[in-house]
Amino acid sequence: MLQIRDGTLQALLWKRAREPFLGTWSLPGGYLEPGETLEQSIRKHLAAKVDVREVAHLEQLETLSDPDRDPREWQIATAYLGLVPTGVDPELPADTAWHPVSALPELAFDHREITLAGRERLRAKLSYTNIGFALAPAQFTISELRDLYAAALGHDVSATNLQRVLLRRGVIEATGERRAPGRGGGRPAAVFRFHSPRLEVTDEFAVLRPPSNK
Amino acid sequence: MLQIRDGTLQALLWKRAREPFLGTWSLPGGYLEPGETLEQSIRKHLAAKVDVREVAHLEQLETLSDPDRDPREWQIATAYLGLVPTGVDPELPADTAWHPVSALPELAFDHREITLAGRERLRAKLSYTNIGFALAPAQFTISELRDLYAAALGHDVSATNLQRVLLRRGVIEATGERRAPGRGGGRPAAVFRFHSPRLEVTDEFAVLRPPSNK
DNA sequence: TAGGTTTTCGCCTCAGAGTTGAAAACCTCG
DNA sequence: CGAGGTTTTCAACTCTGAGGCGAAAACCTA
Repeated sequence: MLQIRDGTLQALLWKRAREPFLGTWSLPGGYLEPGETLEQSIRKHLAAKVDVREVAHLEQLETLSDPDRDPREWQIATAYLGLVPTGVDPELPADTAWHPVSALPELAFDHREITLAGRERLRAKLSYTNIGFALAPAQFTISELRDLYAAALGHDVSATNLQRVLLRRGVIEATGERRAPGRGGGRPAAVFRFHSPRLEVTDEFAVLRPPSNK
Repeated sequence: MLQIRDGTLQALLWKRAREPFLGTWSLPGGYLEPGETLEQSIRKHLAAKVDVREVAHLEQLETLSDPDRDPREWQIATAYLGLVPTGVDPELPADTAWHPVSALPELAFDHREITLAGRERLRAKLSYTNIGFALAPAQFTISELRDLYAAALGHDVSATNLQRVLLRRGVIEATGERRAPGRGGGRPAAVFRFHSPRLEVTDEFAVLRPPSNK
């Protein structure tokens, strides 16, 4: 479960209350029950931590089957990537907290690799899908969106370029409204929204590159 | 398991000898045993059909968990995509055969969707990885490679452009040899090989597009 | 009203994909 | 052995889209 908070990409972690790895941070999850879909199971276990309706996007990452991934017994796990839009701040139990992905604590099992794989998946999909809808609030200005992209990608992004690229692809659209400038003034920013609240793949690829050198 | 044979992308199918779906075509596979890796299991079950050493690339696709995917009982399956280079023609048991992906027979379970998902994964990765190494023989000319790409992508590919793109990215390299022209003549073609026999992601994206109109 | 701030927009540059045509290097047949 | 056919290769051009820059727009505060 990833979200951009305070301008950084953060992951929802849970402090284990059971062996193995008692007391170390880990990804939320649990066992699959017979007759259940993987996604149903994920949502169910997630519901114990956050309000699941806040989860704007959920997608399967990978199924891990290394016999040594659990020190005690042979176990299979399917990892999912979930995204929560910026701005929502769900109630959390005491054993659960957000941690910046760039400075993760020690994690149980292979959860560190899973988290980093999730970040990579997100970064890649920002380039050729509309997945940003799951990171952004319903309404936003280009500057706000630029900050979200920059936080997720890990490098600066040009607002000019971002706007042009996303508009041409029809990923975002202007609402027509403008937002009053904050204190200190400045031209009021146009308000945009994502065209679709579901994952769609753009026909054109096209990476959002980091700014050239210097 | 996909391979390009006779200029078309084909899938290895197995005629089921057990219920359910007795007698219909399906993807090769089998049950996972305790302590086993998913990939180990796949290779083991595949070995019953083909020589596994022929498989140049194997990657996980997706884990299916829909309770209705097996009409009898709740079952989880993890699908893999395997690639066999053009040219090798492994011995096959009588109940196993290659079928063009563009004209699949009726398939058991959700195997049709899995097969098409595999084709999509292959097509996407041809654009930003060196995955072609798993489709091509060790040595090849640009024209041969163009035909492979065209078969996998489903549209024509320009040999000129393909060569330039793959060379600049360092994905393929000239061996220095040339191949004698076939009957009917023509300039002898330069022989190339893939630089690495392992999957590598190119830093630059960049789609190989179908030729413009006409 | 002057000066500061943020957003927006037009224009330019640059790189890489796609196109085209001609030269190169072979064959075969009369 | 030369003419004509075939396939490959290469250089030059076009086109599209990403990235960069600076000026104008539209607000604020003092």
